[in-house]
Amino acid sequence: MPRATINDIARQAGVSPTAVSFAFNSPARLSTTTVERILAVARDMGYMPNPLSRGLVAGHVGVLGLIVPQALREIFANPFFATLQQGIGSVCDEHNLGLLTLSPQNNSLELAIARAPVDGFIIVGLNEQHHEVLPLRKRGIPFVIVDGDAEIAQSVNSADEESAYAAAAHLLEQGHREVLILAFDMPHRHLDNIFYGVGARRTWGYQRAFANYGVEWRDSWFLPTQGSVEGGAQRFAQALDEGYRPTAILTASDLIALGVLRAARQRGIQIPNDLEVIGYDDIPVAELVSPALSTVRQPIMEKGRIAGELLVAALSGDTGAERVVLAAELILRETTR
Amino acid sequence: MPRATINDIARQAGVSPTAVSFAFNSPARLSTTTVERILAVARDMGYMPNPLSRGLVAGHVGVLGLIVPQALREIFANPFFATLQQGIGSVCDEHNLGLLTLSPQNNSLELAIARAPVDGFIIVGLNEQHHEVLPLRKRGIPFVIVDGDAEIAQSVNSADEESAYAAAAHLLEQGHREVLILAFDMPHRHLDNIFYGVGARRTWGYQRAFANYGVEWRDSWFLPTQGSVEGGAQRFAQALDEGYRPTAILTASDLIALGVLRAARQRGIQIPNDLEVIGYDDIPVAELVSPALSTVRQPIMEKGRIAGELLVAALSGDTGAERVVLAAELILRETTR
DNA sequence: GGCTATTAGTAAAGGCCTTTACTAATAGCC
DNA sequence: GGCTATTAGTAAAGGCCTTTACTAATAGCC
Repeated sequence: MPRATINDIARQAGVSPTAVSFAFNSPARLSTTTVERILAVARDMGYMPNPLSRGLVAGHVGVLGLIVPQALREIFANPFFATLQQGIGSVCDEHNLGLLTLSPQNNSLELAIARAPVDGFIIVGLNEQHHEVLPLRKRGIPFVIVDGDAEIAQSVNSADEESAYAAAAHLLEQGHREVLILAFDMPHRHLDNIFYGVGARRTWGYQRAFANYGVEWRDSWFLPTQGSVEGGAQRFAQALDEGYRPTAILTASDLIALGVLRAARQRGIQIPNDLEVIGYDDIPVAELVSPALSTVRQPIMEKGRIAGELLVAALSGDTGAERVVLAAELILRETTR
Repeated sequence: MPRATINDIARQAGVSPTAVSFAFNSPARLSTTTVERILAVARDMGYMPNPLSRGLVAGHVGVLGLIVPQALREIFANPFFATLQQGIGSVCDEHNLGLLTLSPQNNSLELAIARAPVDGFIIVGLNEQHHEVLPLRKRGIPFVIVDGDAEIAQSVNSADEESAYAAAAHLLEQGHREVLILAFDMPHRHLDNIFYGVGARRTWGYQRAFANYGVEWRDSWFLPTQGSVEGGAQRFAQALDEGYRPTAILTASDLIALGVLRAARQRGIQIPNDLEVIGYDDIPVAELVSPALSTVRQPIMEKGRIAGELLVAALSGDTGAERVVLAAELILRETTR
């Protein structure tokens, strides 16, 4: 049994399809009794106007797209995204929008973007020059970049270089010289230069700190790490097995740091006495675990909220191109001395 | 500048719109050189076929809808939903689908459902008889109910009554007689009878335990509570102010229980010595906090995964109507003696 | 009672794409 | 060299809805 269409309702109610459309969209154009008759028939048959057709003629569907170059499963496991979505969600709530979360499809983010029935995109972790993003620019579809580089497009970022500098400087200041860095693993390697965006800025910050304190920078102590508790635990354990003996660790995210804590506990490494650890993000659990995690706090929810607001403004024709940079601060808890 | 359509590309490439469509969807129908010429023009103009039109003729858009009767902001703040979405997300990843999360729009969930450009729904916390759900049944749009009652539709639930019984029985067994229950606050009050689904089943379980242990059931000790840390903290503090002196507490969710822990700490109440607390869900933080939370573990991720799989099966024509009930178990940690 | 204004509705075009049925041209074959 | 088979494309219909321009009937008015 195929779904009832506007024509079925029209026939059943003895009116034209136009009248059915009016009953839903401009009931004032019809007499009250006709509107009621039409709506009663519609209710009877469970009819609702097809959102796709409606969107096609209206030019919008009331959905924001959130594009992330990681699997949905990982996104929803990551408190960073949960908090970011809270921020975006608060804007959606206000404007009666839905939030469509999208991952690569058949390993192609471009495909996912092309197929998305949305009014605009919030894109996390890509630059405006990425080949997935270019078509949007050419096509004039509104989007906002979060945690990525942008010269032309709108973007929201944190002060990554400064905060990375602060974290590294703190450890070097304490006299640490064997500092291991568990960095992002750049899920998005298809560009010639994988060194962009958040990862690049943080690395510059670290390197600047090392230079300032006269400490040699060793690429071999900079280890790309999968961004999860499991990933952090494994990478740290592996590093130990390979002979690394760090006295301090900087991680690209709190999740990775939590993994380090777990692996350290298993190996009997005392934190912060044997090893100091600084995470990044300040996700809610960071202060709940024991020892409480020292970390760099970035205003994630704010990031999402601003990104949402910029996008909503763009959807209603605002063509400004803001590039917002939010402050981040070092929070010292119990994984540092 | 309006967006390029298939006709613009056709004109520019000197072919018919049909040819452009073929270039994207069935390139074998065209010569290689033509396909390349068309795709080059498309790339140049940032053209991608409009997902709405495509969806309209294809009959599907590759998006699952997740419907929750709470604000998006709250959903993304709630680890229960994060884990549920992880489960659903793993199915989406596998089948190249997006996940559209939807909240009431203008206070109407029905409106949100009507406007959603999706292929099917996962509906959390409503019954199949709710007026929001009825049109989907009549219209034949596939959906799966999670944490709600269903006789006809597909559904995924936990063994709520049994696990609530077990939690209450454990406390009563220990001799507690002043047991406060911080229950769901039923955001969805529009039905005559607000007593349905998860909340109702758990309450039956509690009541059965009270009856079995010969303890009087007092409605006044059953307090609807907003499902967040803040909500739990406030409700508990308010109860104390009103003169309640519970020796044990059962909560509808771990978030509420975490709120109780926080408020208890502020008031100098020792847990578990002065007060035993049992949460519900076993969200990841439950075992990280101190004291670690005793709770009822339900397989949330599994719930999401199964709901996703049932829906995907329904989308490909599987008309079975499974009603899955997952086991839940009492986990005793440090908030019970 | 004849004119204008309003009310209640319809017909047709258009939003953007895909698919089916067709045509024209070339290739293959003995 | 004339037939069939294949290749490369096009025209037109159709997916479901909304909006614009129109018509017909009624109401209002002096």
